[in-house]
Amino acid sequence: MLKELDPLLHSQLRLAIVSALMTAEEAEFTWLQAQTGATAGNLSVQLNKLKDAGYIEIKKSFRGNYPQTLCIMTKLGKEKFKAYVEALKEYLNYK
Amino acid sequence: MLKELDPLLHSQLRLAIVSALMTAEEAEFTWLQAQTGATAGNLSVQLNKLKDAGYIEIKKSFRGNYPQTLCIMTKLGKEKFKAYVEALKEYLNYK
DNA sequence: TTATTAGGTTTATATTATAAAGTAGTCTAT
DNA sequence: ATAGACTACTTTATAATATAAACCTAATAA
Repeated sequence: MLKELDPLLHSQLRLAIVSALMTAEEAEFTWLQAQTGATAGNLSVQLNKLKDAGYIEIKKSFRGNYPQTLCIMTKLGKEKFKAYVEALKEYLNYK
Repeated sequence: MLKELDPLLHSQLRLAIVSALMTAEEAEFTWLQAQTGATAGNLSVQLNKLKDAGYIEIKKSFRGNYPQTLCIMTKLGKEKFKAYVEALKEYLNYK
């Protein structure tokens, strides 16, 4: 039987977020929005889901006068992503 | 920006179905159920979605006295699966 | 002959994703 | 100094999707 695909990561937007964070290490809300093409609302919701699960950390501060939301992968998040990729390979006929 | 992930294929169960059919060429309902671990109801629904989209063909007949549902990938389905795999790779940090 | 099993489908419910609307504050031009 | 537009989000409502429960029809077993 095939491995389960972590439902938290098996979502186009959350996968795009995590994918971006895996290479960028750290990213702002607005940058993530531009990268993914998501609406702010959708992005906000999905970031919070990832945060609640402990996959990312969210740091809120100010850049100048404006609020700034920084997102960073946690150790757990990185592990989960790697496990997800491994599980996924089983589905893609990688011999 | 990342490619879109075909929502019809980006579902654990439908992906498992299509993945199995890509190698098996042809498979029975009951075999797919055993392979995927899905309930019959869920499998029935997802197979019909794939059929409605033209990704698979469903042939109904009888084996002995019992009904038999055979599933086969269509040309379109195979193409869509390959495109999905290509799109997905962008998300998985494959350099 | 009733009751259990095979092989499904249909319908209802729970979950998830997405969009619309709202919040709080800032900048800009008049 | 203030109306209007903009930044950077969050919350809430709605649409889409997945899953489970219930149902169906016929076959076989006790």
